[in-house]
Amino acid sequence: MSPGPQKSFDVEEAVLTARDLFWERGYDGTGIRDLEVAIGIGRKSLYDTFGSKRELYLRSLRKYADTVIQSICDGLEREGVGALANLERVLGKLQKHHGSDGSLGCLLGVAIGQIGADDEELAAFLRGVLDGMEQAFERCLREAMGAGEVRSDLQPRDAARQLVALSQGMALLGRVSDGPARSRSIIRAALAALRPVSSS
Amino acid sequence: MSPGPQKSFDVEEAVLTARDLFWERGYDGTGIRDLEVAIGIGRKSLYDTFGSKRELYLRSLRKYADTVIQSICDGLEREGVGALANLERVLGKLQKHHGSDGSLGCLLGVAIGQIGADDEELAAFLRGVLDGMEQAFERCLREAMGAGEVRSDLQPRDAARQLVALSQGMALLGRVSDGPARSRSIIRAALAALRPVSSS
DNA sequence: GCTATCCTTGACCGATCGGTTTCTGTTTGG
DNA sequence: CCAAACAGAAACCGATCGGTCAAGGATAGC
Repeated sequence: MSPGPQKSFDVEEAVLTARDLFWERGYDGTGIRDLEVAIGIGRKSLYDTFGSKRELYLRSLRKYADTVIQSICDGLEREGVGALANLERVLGKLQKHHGSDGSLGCLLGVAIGQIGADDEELAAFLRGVLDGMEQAFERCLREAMGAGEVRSDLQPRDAARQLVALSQGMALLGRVSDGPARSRSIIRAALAALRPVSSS
Repeated sequence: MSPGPQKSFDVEEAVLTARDLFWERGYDGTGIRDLEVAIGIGRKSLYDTFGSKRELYLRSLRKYADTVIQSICDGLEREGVGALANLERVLGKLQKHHGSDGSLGCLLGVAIGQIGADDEELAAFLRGVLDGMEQAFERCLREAMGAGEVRSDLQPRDAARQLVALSQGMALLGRVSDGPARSRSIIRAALAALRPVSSS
């Protein structure tokens, strides 16, 4: 039923390569020729496998989103330590990844910045991903508030949305920042604002 | 010394038109043909006046930044009311402008999202603009803290950077949000986090 | 060996890109 | 009236865009 050789390249790895290219140069800035060369396959294989440039782009975004969402949810729900400690660790990781020198920012944020005004399909997908992040943050915040680790007068949903916006803003600013100082300040301020009491 | 007619179009108004086009469609998405039609001048005049597409883009960004920075600084330094009230008003204005439905986000944020990895000239300009916003926020925060309107245990610089990141993040998310609820949450949380005491 | 399937290469397509140039008014100062 | 400086329209440039297509090479089952 299937004579002939198997695919000579790993499809999922090709998606990762495409993701990195889109990440670095954006959708418009990444040409079909660039993708061919980077992935190392011919154009026919590329179109046979992925259909179109846009489909490959959406697939790259989906893969990236799955990874990021999974990582954040896992980090926020780790047992054994306090919820606030989980939050601190996750925010620290985000700062390290997206706030350092030469950062490309978050691929999702870059996608939002480049989305066309009438691209409702992509907008809906991105909304969904952001909702997932927001809910993970909200669960963690509720738990931390229950344990008295976070000011109890805050609205968990508002604070969660704030953290999502903050993460995206930090990642965006990281694209033009000249060092990790700014992003460290941002995370420090976010955590300080959550703490119930403090004296310098 | 200057025979011949005056320029038949308003240069500054042309920059505003170009700004709106870049804002709506991004740099790559805006073609020279689009700019001609929108501004209403021929291509020769366009190149004679502005030099190149990129120069017109930079000029648009500069004009936008001047307007925004001016507006924020004026709003934050208004006398007669408390510094926190000024901050609340400015953040509310940002939310109204960038967080509503169909928002295009902040042009500066969009530019950051679309900047090329090796475009140091544009990156330096954007860094400068963000620094200006940060300093304006920091001055306002210091004043508010001095008046006891804001928790005194916060670091003004960290909090100012947080507000810049938050503004950019909110404006970015506004591009895919389906209503003003999210951006309102974000601003509400930011202000709640600054307040020294509260018992909802 | 034959055939079918997958792969790659590379030519090719119409369209559009940023930018230059040529031409034809048209308006102004002298 | 004339020359200089301006304007706009459009032809034109090489390059690149996303996408298609036709021709082989390689590998598998029969």
